[in-house]
Amino acid sequence: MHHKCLFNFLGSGTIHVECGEMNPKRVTIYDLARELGISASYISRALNDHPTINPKVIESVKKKAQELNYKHNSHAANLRQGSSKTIGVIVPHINQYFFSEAISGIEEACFENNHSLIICQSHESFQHECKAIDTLVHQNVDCILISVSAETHSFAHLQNIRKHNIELIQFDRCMEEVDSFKVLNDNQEITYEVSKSLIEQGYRKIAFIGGPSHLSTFGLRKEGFIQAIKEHGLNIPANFIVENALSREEAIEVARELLVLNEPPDAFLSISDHLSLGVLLVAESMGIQVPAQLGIFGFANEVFAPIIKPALSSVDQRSKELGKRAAQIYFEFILKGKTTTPEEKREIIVSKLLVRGSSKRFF
Amino acid sequence: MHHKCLFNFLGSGTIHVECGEMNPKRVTIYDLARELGISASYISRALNDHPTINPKVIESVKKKAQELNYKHNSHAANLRQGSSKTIGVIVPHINQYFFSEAISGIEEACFENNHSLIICQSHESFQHECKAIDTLVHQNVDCILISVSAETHSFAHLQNIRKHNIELIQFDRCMEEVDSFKVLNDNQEITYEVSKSLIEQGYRKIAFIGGPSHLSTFGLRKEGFIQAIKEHGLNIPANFIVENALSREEAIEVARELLVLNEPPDAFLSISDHLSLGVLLVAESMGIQVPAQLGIFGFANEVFAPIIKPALSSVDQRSKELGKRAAQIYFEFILKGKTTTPEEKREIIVSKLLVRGSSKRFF
DNA sequence: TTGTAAGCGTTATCAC
DNA sequence: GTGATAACGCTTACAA
Repeated sequence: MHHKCLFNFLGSGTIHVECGEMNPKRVTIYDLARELGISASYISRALNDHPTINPKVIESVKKKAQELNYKHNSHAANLRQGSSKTIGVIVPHINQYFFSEAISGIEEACFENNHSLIICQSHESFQHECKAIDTLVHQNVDCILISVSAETHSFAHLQNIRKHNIELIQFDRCMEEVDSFKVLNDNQEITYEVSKSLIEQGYRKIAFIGGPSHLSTFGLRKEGFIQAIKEHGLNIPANFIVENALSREEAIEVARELLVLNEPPDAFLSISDHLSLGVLLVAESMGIQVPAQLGIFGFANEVFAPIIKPALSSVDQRSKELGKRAAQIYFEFILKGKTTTPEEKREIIVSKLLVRGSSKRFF
Repeated sequence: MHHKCLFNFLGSGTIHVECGEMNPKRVTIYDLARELGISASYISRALNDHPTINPKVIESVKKKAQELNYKHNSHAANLRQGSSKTIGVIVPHINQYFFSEAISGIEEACFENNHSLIICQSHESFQHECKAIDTLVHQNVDCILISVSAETHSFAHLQNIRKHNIELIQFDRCMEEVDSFKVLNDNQEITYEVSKSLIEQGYRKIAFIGGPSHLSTFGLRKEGFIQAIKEHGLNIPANFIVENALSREEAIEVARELLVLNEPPDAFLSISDHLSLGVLLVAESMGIQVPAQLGIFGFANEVFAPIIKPALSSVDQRSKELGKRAAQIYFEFILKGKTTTPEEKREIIVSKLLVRGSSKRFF
C-alpha cells in the first residue's frame, strides 16, 4: 500500500505533484481497532467523545485516526441512526440577491449547529421543484427549507415531504395551505409603507407590478398597495394593477403599454428590482424623467439598485437574517422537540424602506 | 397507522391542511416484499430495472411502491455500493455572477446524469474551504469540483481529497501544482485582448488591478496585460500594477491613490466588475469623465455591468458552459474510466470581449 | 471501563 | 426467473 508521489521539477518552475494511485479501500473503525488493540465500538465512542471514555484513549484514537487518514462514513452512521445531520434548501434561483443572502444565513446556522447543507434550485419550475424534493428525500435530509417556485399551485408534493419523516419549513414564498413553520417578511406592511412613501412624494397615479398572487408573499404585497391607495382616497384604474410578472422583459412590456396611455401612471411600484429596472429602462428610452415625471420603487435591494442612475428605491428584506431564522427554527424548536403554539409557527422579519433617487422628488 | 388530515375551512377562505402525525417508520423493500409475496432482493432488482426481471413484476412492484409511498434510501445503497451518486462543488461565493452561472451549468450536467449536487461556499477563506471539503468527504461525494479561495496557498487539503477516493476537478481558480482535471478560461489571451482594446481606443497609461497572483487565473491575467503593454511599447510605472484586490473597497482605495498622481492612469483594467465599479465611482466623485478622460474595463459581466452609466465594458467568461464542462468531465472521463492524455486534463473555455461605453472613445 | 452483537436498508453473489 | 444470505461501516443496547 505504498503511496506514489512524484515531485517533478519542471522547467517552468512550477511543481507538479502526481498522486495517481488512490487508496483502494477506505479506512474504517475496525482498522483503527486492530491497530490499537481495542474494540471497534470503543473506537466509535472515542471518536464521538462519549463521556464514559478514558480521555487518554480518546486522544490516542484520534491521533491514530489522523495518522491513518480515517474519515467518518456518514452514510453508515446515517443509516444506523436514521438521521443525516443534513438539511436541504430549495429556492427558485441562487443568483438573486434575496436568495443568495438567505442561503448565506442558512449556511451560518447550519455551520453553528454542525449540520451540512444541500442547495437546490427550482428555476421557478414546478417540475424542477418536485425533482429537487425527490433528490433531498433520497439524500435523507432531516429538514427541507423551501421558498416555492412561481409555478407552484398545488401542495401535495410538500405534504409528501412530511410523509417521509422529513421536517418542512417554508420561508418567503409560502403555500399558506400547508401546515409548517413559516418565516416571512412583513409583506403587506412594507408594501403599504412603500406606497405611502410614493404618495407622500406627490405621486398620485401609481401602477403596481406584482407577482403571482396565489402565493401569499405576492398577494399580501398587492393588498398592502391597495390598502394604501384606499386610505389615501386615490383612484387607480384596474389596468394599473398587473400580476404575474417576474422578469425584466415582462415589466418592460407592461411599462410600455401603460406609459403610452392618455393618462399614464406617474409612478411604478413593483415587487422586485428586476421589474423596476425594466420600467426604468423604458422610461429612459421614452425620455421620461425619473423621478421628476415618474417615480419608481423596487424590492429586494439587488446589488445594482444603489449604483444605477438614478439610484433605485428599494426594500431591504433582511434576507440573510430571514434565512438564518428559518434554519434556527429547525435547530431550536423541531430538533429539540419543543411544542409550539400556532403563533410561534409564523415568524415575521421586519423589512426596511430604502428611499433613493428614483422615488424622491422632495427632500 | 391512521393518517390524520383535517381540512379546516376557515373564514378567510383558505384551506389549512394538518398532517401533524408522521409515519413512524420508513417503508422498506421488505415491506414491499411482504405485501407482494416476493423476496426483497427481487424487489430491489425490479426497482432498479434489472434486465433479467419479468417486466410484469417490475410494473406491479413500482405500482405498489408508489402506493405505499416507498422511497429509496440512498444511505443504505451508498453504503452498500460505496458510491453516493452525488458530487460536491465549492466556490468562493454563490452570489457572484460567474459562480452562480457556473453552478447552474454544473447542476444541468448533474441533472442529465442523474446525480445530486451539494453546493458549498468558502467565502474566500482557507479555513472555510477546508471545512467544506471535510463536509463533502463526510457526505461521501464521488467528486469535488472546486474553485479555490483567494486565501488558498497550500494544496495538502486538495490532495487529501484524492486520498479519500474522491475525484477532484478544478475550475476557474486552480492550484496548478495539484494534478487534476482543470477547466479554465483563456485568461492570458482574453486579458491581452482587453488590453489591446484599450490601447486601440487610444489609452496609453493603463493601470491594472489584479487578484492574488499565486492563483494562475489571476497570474495569467496579469501576464496577458503585461504582454500587451510590452508588445505595444508602452511604459507603465510599477505602481500601476496592483495585485491582491478583490473587493470594491480595495479598488476604490487604489483608484483614489493613482488618480491624484501628477501623471495618473488614463485607463483601468481590473479582474472583476466589482473592482471596476469601485474605479467608476471614484472617477465620478472626482469629476473625471468616463470614457473620455478615463477608460474602464471589467471582467465577468456582472448583472449590473450593462445597466450602469456608462455601461461597463467586460468579459463574458461563458461561465455556465464552463461549469457544465467541468461536471461533464466527471461523467464522461472519470466515471467511465477513460484514460486521458495530459492535454485532455486541461480544458479551455474561450471567453468573449464585451466592449461597452466605459472604454469606447472611437466608434 | 470495555467488549459483543445486532441491525440500519440496500445490493451483489451465489445458489436453486 | 427467483430467493437466501452476506456485506457495506457505523452505533448502541446489553453484557461483562
